[in-house]
Amino acid sequence: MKKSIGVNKRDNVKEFEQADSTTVSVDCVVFGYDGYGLKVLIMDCTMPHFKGYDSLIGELVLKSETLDEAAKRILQYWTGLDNLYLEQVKAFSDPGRHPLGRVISVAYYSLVQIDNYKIDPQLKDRLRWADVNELGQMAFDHYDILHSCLSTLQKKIREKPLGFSLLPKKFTLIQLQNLYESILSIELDKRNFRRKLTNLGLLIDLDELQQSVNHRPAKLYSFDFEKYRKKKSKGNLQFEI
Amino acid sequence: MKKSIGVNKRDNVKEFEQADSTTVSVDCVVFGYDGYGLKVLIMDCTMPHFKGYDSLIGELVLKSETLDEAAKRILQYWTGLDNLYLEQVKAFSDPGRHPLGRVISVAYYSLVQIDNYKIDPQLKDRLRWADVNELGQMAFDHYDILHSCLSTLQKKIREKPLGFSLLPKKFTLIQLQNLYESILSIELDKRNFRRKLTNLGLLIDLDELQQSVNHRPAKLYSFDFEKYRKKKSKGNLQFEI
DNA sequence: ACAAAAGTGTTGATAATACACCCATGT
DNA sequence: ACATGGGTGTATTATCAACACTTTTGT
Repeated sequence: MKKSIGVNKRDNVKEFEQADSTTVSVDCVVFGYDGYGLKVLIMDCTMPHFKGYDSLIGELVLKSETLDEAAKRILQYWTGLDNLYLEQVKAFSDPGRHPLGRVISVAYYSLVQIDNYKIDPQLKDRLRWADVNELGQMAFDHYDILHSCLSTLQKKIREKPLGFSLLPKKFTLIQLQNLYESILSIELDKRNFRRKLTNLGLLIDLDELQQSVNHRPAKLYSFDFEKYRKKKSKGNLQFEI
Repeated sequence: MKKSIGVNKRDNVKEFEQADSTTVSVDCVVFGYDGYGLKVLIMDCTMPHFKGYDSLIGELVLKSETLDEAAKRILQYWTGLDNLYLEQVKAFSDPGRHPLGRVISVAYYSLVQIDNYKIDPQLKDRLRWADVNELGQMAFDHYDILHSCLSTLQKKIREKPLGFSLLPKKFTLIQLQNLYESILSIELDKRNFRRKLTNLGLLIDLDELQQSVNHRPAKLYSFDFEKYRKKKSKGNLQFEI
């Protein structure tokens, strides 16, 4: 049913004063990579309608903050982490998506170096890393949100050096290749992959080797974010995997 | 200053009941192409704070509709058109972006065949096609929204056959090339462009010629959207310009 | 010495680029 | 016949894809 007030009145002031108001939330898909597969930070939903369901981390947005600020606050609160890679994906707005009323949710995804982070012990009965593929039904429309963010990640990781935000600062080329293979669900040729990456000129050879592996240790590299920014701003760069 | 209610309470129900509420709007960047340059449908802002400024077309979102539905309603209302290409881009949420209070706006862009459409005479003192590059200061943060949508269009038009939604159903290859050149602000090689497009196998040669031009008439083509959908769903397609 | 994973070059196919002249129509 | 923009092919270069063996370490 349509309301007569606030709809296409062609007069912003009256429209505003009589407007429907809405609750807005941010939901964050926190991705991590543990060397075997892509993981998502999942919490146990406590809301009666979805008790026990898996949900994303999310909160309502304050009037005084931007959506980006809300996402940062939420991430900081639940993970204790700051300065994470963070990207807005899409707003989800089905009127029936939230059982308590109209809530529009803006989805973000974020990338965490999983090995550098321990879940707050106080939260460890509510938070866990779940494999992306293991998740089925979730609270609200969080399954859709998750998969929408996953598609965006799969697309963006080929155009921007996002993979390095999922790996430790020092990584091997094989770890990097495994990461791309598992996120993109494809197989890559080892030699071609290494050639492409080294030709970018953005990897720093640390002249260090992996420790305590029971096979030939691999060389460690790090990614030169500074050089990447410079090249990008000069425009002579197309990162593409 | 932070509120103590509704912030990271780890209890969704209480949080919801006491939540800040917000007004949500949709702003649409309606793109058109007139054979010379990329145009945007602009209206004269009537709100006192921005009287006379250029603004995008936008309205508040109803509680009973999705954002996509709101965008469709707004487009239908202001242009009379239906079934336009429509894509959500980003939510804009600076707390100070709207002078009357907190309004989060979700930006969409939309593509119109400009020659097939006449502005409603009743609205023609408020609506006009403006060249993208001619627009400077605009109402609200509409300049940012416009340029954000423009960047998205520039990116997406290389990956998806969006150009055909901006041209008449029957078009010449030169019109198509001009469109790409003016949207992307680059020059393309005529022969290479034509080869790439014809090799896609998605153009229908109509065996018709342009009428009443005072030079050699060009052949007319149309785009085979049906075949595109089929190829895409089978996965054997990469549209790339 | 054996297991396990790291590392390394070449070749052929495909796609991208650069480039200049003739053609059809209206005036 | 001339002005205007439409239409066409080839040669070169760069990029991508396929492929198998040797090396280093721990046990």
